[in-house]
Amino acid sequence: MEDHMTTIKDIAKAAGTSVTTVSRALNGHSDVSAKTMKHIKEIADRLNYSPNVVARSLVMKKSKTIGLLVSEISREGTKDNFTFEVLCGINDCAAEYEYDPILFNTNTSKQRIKSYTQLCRERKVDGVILQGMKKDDPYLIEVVESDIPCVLIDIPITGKNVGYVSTNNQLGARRAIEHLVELGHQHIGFINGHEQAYVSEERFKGYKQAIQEAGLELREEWVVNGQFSERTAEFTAKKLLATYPQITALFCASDLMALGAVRAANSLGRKVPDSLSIVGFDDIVLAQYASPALTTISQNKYLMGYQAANMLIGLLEEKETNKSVLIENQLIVRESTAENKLKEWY
Amino acid sequence: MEDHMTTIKDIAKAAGTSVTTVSRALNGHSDVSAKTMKHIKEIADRLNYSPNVVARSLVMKKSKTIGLLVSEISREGTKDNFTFEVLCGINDCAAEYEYDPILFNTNTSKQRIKSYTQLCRERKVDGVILQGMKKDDPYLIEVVESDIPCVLIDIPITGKNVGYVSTNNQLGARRAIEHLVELGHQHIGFINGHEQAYVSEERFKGYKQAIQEAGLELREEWVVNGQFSERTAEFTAKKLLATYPQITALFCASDLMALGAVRAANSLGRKVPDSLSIVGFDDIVLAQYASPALTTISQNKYLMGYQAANMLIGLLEEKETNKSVLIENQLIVRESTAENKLKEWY
DNA sequence: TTGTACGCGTTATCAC
DNA sequence: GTGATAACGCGTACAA
Repeated sequence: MEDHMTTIKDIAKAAGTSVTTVSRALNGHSDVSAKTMKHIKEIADRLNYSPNVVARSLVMKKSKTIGLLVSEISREGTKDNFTFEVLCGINDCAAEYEYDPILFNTNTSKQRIKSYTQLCRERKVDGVILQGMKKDDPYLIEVVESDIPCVLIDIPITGKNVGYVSTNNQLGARRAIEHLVELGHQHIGFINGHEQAYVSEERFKGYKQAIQEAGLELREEWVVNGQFSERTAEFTAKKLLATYPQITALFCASDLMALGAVRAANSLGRKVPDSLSIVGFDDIVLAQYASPALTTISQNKYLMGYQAANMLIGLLEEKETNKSVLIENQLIVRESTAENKLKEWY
Repeated sequence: MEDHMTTIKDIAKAAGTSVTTVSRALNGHSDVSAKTMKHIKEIADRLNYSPNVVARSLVMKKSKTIGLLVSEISREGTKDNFTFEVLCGINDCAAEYEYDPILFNTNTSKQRIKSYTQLCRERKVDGVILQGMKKDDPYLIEVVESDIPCVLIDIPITGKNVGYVSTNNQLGARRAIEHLVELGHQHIGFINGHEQAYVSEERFKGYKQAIQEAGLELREEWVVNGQFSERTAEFTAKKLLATYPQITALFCASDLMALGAVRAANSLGRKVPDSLSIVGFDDIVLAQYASPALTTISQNKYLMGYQAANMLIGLLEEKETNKSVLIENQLIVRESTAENKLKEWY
């Protein structure tokens, strides 16, 4: 393989035309005669030409790339494949429209001085998708104020060039609680995520509504945060269950936390689902393989990613685009919930 | 936010110098006086300057990006997080050296006409990491012959600009078999992947060696392919076990296939591990949550990715770099293997 | 130490 | 239809 990359200049020389004509021919412009077009394309083929997108980007100010600012693409995020599924959806959609996703490095300490807009502008990405950011992330305001088109996952902000994709978290939480209520549970605790997550807010709203609609008493002390972490949730759930043994069911704002809660229950001698029902959220792959398999609110993570990319590309190509998408999620009943057999105790 | 991106030209104007000086100052060249350097940097700061890496790439012919050609970044690959963990490792290492990974789309049909080299050259990535390719992929040879630096994961090819990272598959397989032999198993089947995988070759070698060293008979008909697929493995394992009921242990070339094998066993009324022992490979997250939790050969997937990126960057920056890295893997004993209680039957 | 001039590969504007 | 020419933003011989 020769060292020299063939350029349109080479083609022009070989074809005996100007570079302008070559450029137009290769881009399928109509103002070039059929036969020179054919001629040029043949030569380009023969010379194994491929365009230099870098040069093209420079002049076009479009790079056909989208930036990905996602949390948890690092050692820790490996356990729950939420991020990965979202990524797959993004990638598939981007592929359809011939965009290439580029992963931004945001996790190194020295890199941290670079602002979000700097990252995007340096790489000249056409737009960005953000996932896993906290509500109080200092970059968030920067995002919205900048003119870089972006789509947020699970943060409901819209603007001229800003949209978001999320699932119906409130309804999802309600469905979880309703399921437990139907099983006869009346003392339902809630292991939420943390204050900086929009989804936690929403899921709490859903929890609250469902509890009240069922005519149950809302007890704030039964709602605790597990930081979306398995360990923290285990610890927190243990404390909660020890303090309020009358709780017969737990709703957890993530499957990972539900897994932690199951362990907490086990360590307290309470078997799931016989003496404690647990509902998770997300439907990660683990949920169906865990034992007991988790009853959970399933989020279509792949679709979230796909829709996010789709919206972003819509924004970029100035299509009529909805700036907010809410995906329905779904109750999946597995083995971690069962009828409350303890209700007569109270 | 203003629409105009500030360029070195703007800085030059503001500083009353030439663009050359600005360029040199910002890049920390030594041939610029301390005070103009300081002056220019201040102005750059004030103007919120960030370099246009596209323009820089064009002239430097280096983009500080690495291409990722990985299989299974699509809907199907979501279940086993192997790819994701590798990705995390790559990303973390790339971040350290300030490279940005860019995901290449290789899965769409129309895109398929573009060759790998075309993809790489168009995007002007400095190098590529390939993962999940089959041995007979027509593009593989193309990559190796091209002058684009690349690192292969699990394909042992080296060259001037080509290296690879893998784990010690042969030894891993041996350890699996030795473990089973120690438990008293003498009839050990093997659900391998497929012919196009280098790792399958190696694992078969290891299987063969260990079987022979244990003084057992190597029966080729006990070795079948499960295509690395859970379903196929389930089907295949069922047939194998039905045909040769004397088999008391199964070694599977992936955890996903081991999961399939467990189901096959269940459907045949053989309980794991009591009446059938199963060893997997990979140690995916599912392995520890499945029931029974899988005994498996653990591969450090994160490290594979990290080392691959590290090697590639070494290649790019012309460091003295080892062109082949073999990572040790490890037997993890969980619940899917047990002492053979059936041995007296034969 | 600093500035001038040019090139990287491409597209776009305007003539012809 | 086609071809000069300028521009995109940056780095670097070379000259001063």
